[in-house]
Amino acid sequence: MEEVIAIAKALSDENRVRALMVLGEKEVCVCQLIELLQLAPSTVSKHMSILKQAKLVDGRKRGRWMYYRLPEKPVSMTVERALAWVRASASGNHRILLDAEQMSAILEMDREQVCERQSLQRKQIVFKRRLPSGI
Amino acid sequence: MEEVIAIAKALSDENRVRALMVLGEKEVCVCQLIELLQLAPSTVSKHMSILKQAKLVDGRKRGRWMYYRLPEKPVSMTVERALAWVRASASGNHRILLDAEQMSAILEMDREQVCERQSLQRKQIVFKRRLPSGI
DNA sequence: ACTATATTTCGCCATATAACGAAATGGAGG
DNA sequence: CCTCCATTTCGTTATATGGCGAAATATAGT
Repeated sequence: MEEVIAIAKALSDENRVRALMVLGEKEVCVCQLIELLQLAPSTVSKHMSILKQAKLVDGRKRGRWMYYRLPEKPVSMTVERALAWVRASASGNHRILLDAEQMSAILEMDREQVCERQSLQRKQIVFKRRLPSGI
Repeated sequence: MEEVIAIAKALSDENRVRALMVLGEKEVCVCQLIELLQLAPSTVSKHMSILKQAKLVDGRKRGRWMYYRLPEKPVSMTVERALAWVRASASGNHRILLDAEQMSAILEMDREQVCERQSLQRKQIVFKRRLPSGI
């Protein structure tokens, strides 16, 4: 039953459901999810950690990049059925459809571009942050 | 997607999953759930309200007693699949098996007995509460 | 070793949630 | 109407959770 609760909790957040749905048949890295969900890196990292803990996703590290995908082999029937439930129940949702398009576009971008944009955004934030006190 | 989130949240609490599982093919009233879960009436009431909001249970009032059961007609495929998921995933759990036995015993008891026991427990609490200040 | 970069961990904050007791509400019976 | 009883609502408290920024960690390149 702990498994049921853990999975249910993992699925109780919209951003996590969005992340899960966008994985579909793809392998996506954290920076791409950050781009899509428009959340802080730390937040996306934590969300994915929760999904991974619940065995709803697999993660693997390649160099600096962390990739997540749906599990290849079903860890358990509970997980398998939960994934089937989410997919069947959320797939027609407008937000999810939009996400799929956006993720396709993000995946078309060069990896370095995505990371560069995020890096620039961080620098802008730092810059904005220092501007008021600088003037 | 709001439906998915609401259902997932409803299923994120062990007591609510236990309540759901114990309904099975039965109709159970709040006082019997109170007996089983050993929670305050207000807490059980709120839990069942959450399950009802998520369309996972139906409620009907008979006199003073409030009964809950699983929905007869599936409200939606999402609900139906979620219920199937929980049932399939939690049915072998030790706690759930124990609950089933206990609920059978509770259902064997006369309705008045259950309510009376709970009434006595409340009075004992009140009595204990006044004792220290009375002495 | 140093620098740069992606990600994770940690700490903080605001909000949500489970539990309880008390009060309010609804229903039954006299 | 009144009394009794089951349940719900409300307010409080302790804990959990989502979001963020900063610091720490892991990886790559020079």
